Amino acid sequence: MSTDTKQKILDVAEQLFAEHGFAGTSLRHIITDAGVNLAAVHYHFRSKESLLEAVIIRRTAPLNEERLALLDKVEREAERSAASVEEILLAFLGPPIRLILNPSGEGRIFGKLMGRLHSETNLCFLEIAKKHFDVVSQRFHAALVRAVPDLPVDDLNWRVHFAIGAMAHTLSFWDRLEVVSHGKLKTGDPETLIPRLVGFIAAGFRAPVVARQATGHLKKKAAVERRR
Amino acid sequence: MSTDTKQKILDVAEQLFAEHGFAGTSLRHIITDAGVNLAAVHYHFRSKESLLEAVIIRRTAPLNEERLALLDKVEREAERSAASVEEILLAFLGPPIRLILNPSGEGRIFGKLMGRLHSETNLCFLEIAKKHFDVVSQRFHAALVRAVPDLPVDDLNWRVHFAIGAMAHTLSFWDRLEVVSHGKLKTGDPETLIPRLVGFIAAGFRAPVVARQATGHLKKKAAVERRR
DNA sequence: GTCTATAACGGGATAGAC
DNA sequence: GTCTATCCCGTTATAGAC
Repeated sequence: MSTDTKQKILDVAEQLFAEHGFAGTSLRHIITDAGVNLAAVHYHFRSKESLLEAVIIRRTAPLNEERLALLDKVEREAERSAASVEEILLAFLGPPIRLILNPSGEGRIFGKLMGRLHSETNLCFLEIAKKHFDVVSQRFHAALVRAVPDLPVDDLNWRVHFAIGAMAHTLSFWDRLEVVSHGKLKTGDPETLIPRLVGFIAAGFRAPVVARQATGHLKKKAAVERRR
Repeated sequence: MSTDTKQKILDVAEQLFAEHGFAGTSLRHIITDAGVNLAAVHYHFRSKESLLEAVIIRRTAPLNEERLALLDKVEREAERSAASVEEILLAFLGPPIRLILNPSGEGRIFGKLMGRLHSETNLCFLEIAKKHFDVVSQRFHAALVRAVPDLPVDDLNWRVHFAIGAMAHTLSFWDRLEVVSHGKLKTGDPETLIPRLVGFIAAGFRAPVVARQATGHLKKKAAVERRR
């Protein structure tokens, strides 16, 4: 059946793109694992690149809808006061992390692909990301500005940047904590992953701002280090 | 001359691997940009994969030496008390960030490659990382355990994980803050990047620990925050 | 050490029968 | 919608002259 073939291709492509990257995955590898014909790929999706985009939006579309819905809810409930950083982060980070931790296994590998979405520097990835994340990005950015109004905008932007990195890395490697703990430790309870990540980032957002001139001692320190 | 050709290949390979990834970069692309012969690559480095490793260790070897030296110094100075989180983070994050911000331009693109080092899930990348980062990883992990002795080890490991993500992403995209700030804002002063990143992560390390039983009730936690 | 030439293979895409 | 067959190009790697 048609939809069956299409689904199969999407599923396998998602798996292989996540595992080997876009350039590292050949259509022939995909069709072999999916047990379909090469021409079918070009029939249903017209090119390798379009296939990638289809793989991505299949999951990010509902994901981003959920994020925006949660943000709406949080902002509605906050009413007169602004929503807290934790609530905003929860609306942003909860959906993708629940997706990858979902025991059904549906979205498990997608996290790795999404992590790549953020670390691929070249190609279509960036355009795709821009295309599908722009609205979400703007809404959440605005919400954060309201949540920490005293934070200079430069600092806010850097902290968002750091937060994205922590999130992307977690989505990619939530199952590989052993690497970081030099092989001695287990992955840890996935149940607590969301509050752990939210707590870490929220604390980062509330960190004291590095004063323009107060960086002096750090800089001086670095300069001293450099002289060694 | 021999060393000239070799250097040229290393330089161009670093650039292209960083930009397009390993699988996305062909040797022919490299030799074209480098203006050398294809056979030269196989003569000086015996394969594409070995070339990648050569590119990586050329910069990571001195980098990791510097990290360890800084850590030694910090721990020596701390003597009876443990080194602070900030000092440890500075020893770990300072060297690579100074490298990418170095106005000489020597190591600018290497950050992007190093960022990939942490987000490539497949191939030789992992082996290479393991091979060259294991000692560093263990030393810093131990130092952090001493710096935050009250933090449960599970939490510590997750936070290290988040920190690596923030670092890797920053190394890759320190020059692309606009993406995160929906295109409206400039990159921000690179001079302050190190204290900003260190401050963010250090605050994350000092965040309150998520209590075992309190995790299920995010709503309650969020409600408490709202009352602030 | 550096070149040319070529081996040996895998890649994405398409035409056209069914 | 699905298949086979094929085009045409790019890939890594090597052999052997200079």
